[in-house]
Amino acid sequence: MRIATWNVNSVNARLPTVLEWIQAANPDVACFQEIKCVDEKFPREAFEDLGYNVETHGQKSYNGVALLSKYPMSDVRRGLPGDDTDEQARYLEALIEAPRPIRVASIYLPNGNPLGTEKFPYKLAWFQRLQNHARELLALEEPLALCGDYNVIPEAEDARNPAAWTDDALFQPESREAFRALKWLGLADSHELGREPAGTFTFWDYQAGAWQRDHGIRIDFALLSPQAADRFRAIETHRDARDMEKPSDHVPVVVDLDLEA
DNA sequence: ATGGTAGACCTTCTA
Repeated sequence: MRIATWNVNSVNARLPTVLEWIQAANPDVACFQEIKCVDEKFPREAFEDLGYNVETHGQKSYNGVALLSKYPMSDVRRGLPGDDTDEQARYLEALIEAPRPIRVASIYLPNGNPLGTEKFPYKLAWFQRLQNHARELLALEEPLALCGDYNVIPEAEDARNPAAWTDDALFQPESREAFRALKWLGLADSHELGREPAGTFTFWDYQAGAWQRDHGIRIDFALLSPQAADRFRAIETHRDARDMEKPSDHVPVVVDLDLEA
């Protein structure tokens, strides 16, 4: 079972690149973030032609998440529970009906910048809701993968230049604490399971030559329940995707699980 | 050096 997560930064602006990548990587499940379109404008047929079932939770212009799966999906949940007034499309979850099923979520956590605005408390409140929901999912004691762009730099080694992020919402103590609290519910970070080296980044800003200077950060994660972590086989961070034609500012993270074991 | 780039889309907001 190969599960990929990728913030594509507009699926329509980048469709040829996304299609080229997904055919080469051939994941069974793909979690996309920042599709930046409503459900009706998601290029569903292009992925169906490659053998994927498609679920989307989109919105106009901003945010939006999708799940692609070669297996049927059920139990689809659109939106994170806990606040009926939240209109931002950042959470999509489904049960992947493989021979050994696994529940997978595509997550786009709020960025939270700039500090001093309502955006940062929104981020922290969203994180708390995610923690509450993750607690309920973990109680099911089944294979589970919470994948996506968490918009958090957990540790200094997850940034090439940590000092540059001191005043950024992604590196605030409150953001990092919320990420740790989520993990400490009993989730394993695939990056740690795979012993990827420090400097394995997933995002480089388009500005100021960040990619050319390798001024990256690691903010995209695949967090696994114990029942999934037991079956972890490998992780691959697709750094090369940052050099593709019209690249996203994020690169895909791909996790292989041996669900037959 | 408070810049720089990218996407949606109407003019500025988000990242």
